[in-house]
Amino acid sequence: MAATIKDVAKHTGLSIATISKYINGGNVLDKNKKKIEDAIKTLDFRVNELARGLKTNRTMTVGVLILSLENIFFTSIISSVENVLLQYGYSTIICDCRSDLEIEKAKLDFLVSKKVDGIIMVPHGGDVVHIKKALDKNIPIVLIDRMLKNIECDVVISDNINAAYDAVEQFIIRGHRRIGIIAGPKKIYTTEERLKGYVRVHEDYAIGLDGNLIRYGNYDVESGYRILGELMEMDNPPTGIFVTNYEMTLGAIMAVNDKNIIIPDEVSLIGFDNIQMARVVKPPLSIVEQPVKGIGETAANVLLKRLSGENGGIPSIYRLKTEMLIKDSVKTIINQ
Amino acid sequence: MAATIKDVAKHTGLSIATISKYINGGNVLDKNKKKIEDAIKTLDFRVNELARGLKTNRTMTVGVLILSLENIFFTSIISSVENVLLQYGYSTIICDCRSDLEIEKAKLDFLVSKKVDGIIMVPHGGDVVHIKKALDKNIPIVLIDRMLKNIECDVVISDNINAAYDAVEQFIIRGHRRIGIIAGPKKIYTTEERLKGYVRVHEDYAIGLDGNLIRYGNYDVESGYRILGELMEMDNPPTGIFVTNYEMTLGAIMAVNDKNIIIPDEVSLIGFDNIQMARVVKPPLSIVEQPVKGIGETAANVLLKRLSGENGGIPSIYRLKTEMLIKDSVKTIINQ
DNA sequence: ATATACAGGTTAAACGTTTCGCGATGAGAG
DNA sequence: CTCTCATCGCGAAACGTTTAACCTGTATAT
Repeated sequence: MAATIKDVAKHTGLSIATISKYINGGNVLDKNKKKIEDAIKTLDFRVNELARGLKTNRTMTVGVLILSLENIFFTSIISSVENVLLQYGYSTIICDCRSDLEIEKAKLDFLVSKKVDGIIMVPHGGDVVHIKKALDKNIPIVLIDRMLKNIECDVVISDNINAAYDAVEQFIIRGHRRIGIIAGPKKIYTTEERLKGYVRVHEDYAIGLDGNLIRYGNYDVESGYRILGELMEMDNPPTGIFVTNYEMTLGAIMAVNDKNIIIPDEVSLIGFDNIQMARVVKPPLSIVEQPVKGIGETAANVLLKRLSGENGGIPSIYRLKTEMLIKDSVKTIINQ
Repeated sequence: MAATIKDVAKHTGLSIATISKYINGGNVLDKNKKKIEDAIKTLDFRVNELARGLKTNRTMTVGVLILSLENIFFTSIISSVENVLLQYGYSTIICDCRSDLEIEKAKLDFLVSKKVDGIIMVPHGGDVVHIKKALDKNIPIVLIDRMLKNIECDVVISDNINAAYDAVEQFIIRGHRRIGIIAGPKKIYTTEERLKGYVRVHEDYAIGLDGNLIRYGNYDVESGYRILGELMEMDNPPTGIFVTNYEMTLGAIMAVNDKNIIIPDEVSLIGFDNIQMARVVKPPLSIVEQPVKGIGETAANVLLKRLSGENGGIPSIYRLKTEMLIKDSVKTIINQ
């Protein structure tokens, strides 16, 4: 059906080797160049990437594997990854693993079987053998958002510890002493880091921890909704609540609306990610904003470096700073 | 490096043809089956999809091409597309064309060069020759969200006309007579359809049209923000405003917040898409909700049908109904 | 006993490239 | 006029599969 290099050869009277040479930028006489270009145009010839990949073992394609396509935090990162890679001639294959480790394994397998040259992924965590396997096949991998133990590869993350530290500190310097945190699921890297920041700032300001103020959610809307309710129904509820990801922040605000809680009079709130949402709610929400563009670009550049052969030994860790946007959702408490 | 079918053959003492037969589900003696399975496991053999695709001309992969990955409307559709395709053994390659026709052409080319078996795409519109070219290569294409003229392929869309009709009708039956519409860019399919609904319901209720109430935005946050301001600063502003996509709805709400406009007392509002956002703002926003799951599933199934050879002639159009969610953002006007 | 059918296996060609090594041509140097 | 060398083109093998055609041996029907 489609024209092949052979057809071009026949059409020009040259050999396929010469055509191939031309395609790949080799030296060809000007008059032959013309001929070939003409033939390619009239035959509408396109290199068969399958055949080429089979020969060269390179596909100029990188795989991107994320937890969910319906999460704007991840899709924004992808967008900036693509932006960078495109400039270097790389294309991307994006996969969604629905926050499911088994699907993650399958999709990683898929990417490997598609012979991608490299992979950028948000690991679910919990298991790393499938990732190690891919690394063993000499496919460079860059992890984003979450770090994993027992594995040697580049990683690009937000400085989650200080993100949480800064957020909670904002409460503290405004006089809050009982600060609730809606954390992520236990054992997840980002959960642990954000909690570490929460604990550390309490230590630094010599404020005792109250275990009841620390609640583990599931990084989804439902748990944000539920836990906000639970916190507010405590006998001694917090005066400020820090929600540690976007979905749970959505849920928390829905709960606030449904229960007619007045922000920031009845409780102060700091959320996570998505500046647009922060501007849409009333009063405008204070949030921790992760550097999505930066994460994406950094990850892409790190991968490009590996792909160009500069596999200079030890994998590196990039911890990008977050930004704290304080709006009207945090109240200053006069007397303690 | 990686094990090939040849290695498995050598390891088992069988011929590569037999191994291939086994892989593809042919008849093989039980004892040989065992041997092969063992060999595959110990050698960690995986089929080289590049080589297989080269031979078979099928990759069991479908391409998905959308306007933007940062648009949750599209990513939700993709998610349900994937859900269906995965069950039939198909994988997806997702591409983002940043609402740019040139990038769309390049990405479509990329998908074709990856030899995808089929394509699901949101066309930007304006040009169709690249799409026709892909169709000529016998790659079935399903269009979603937007229909195109002069092209013969299956299409899955929302019933935009009646979506707009229903939304505006809600205003009318509550006594509104001056209803503004923040439409999309001119010439875009969805813009025209939604405007058609707006016009039609005015006709049916015998309400004269005021051209000043019809404003063309750009389907982005900025234009939603700007146009809401413009409409409210008219000498004779509308009592209700219908915003015709998600991004512009976000912008409109930001404007409402910044200008301290009271909803629905000073103006009533109906937005578009994203039920979560609707629950997050106060008062809860009335919205037109598109059937994202339905669109995705339908598109996937239509494509699967084509892929299985049932190319039963004429392409079909699927117009899926939207849903109208009325909340407190629409006021009932007592006296006209 | 012979013909038939069929299961299970093999050989070899093909898919569309890239690439190595070699040959031809022609120009400049000696 | 010959030698050297660069330039350009070609033949052929290889990448890892699938698959048509063919072979062998055993079980079944006649």
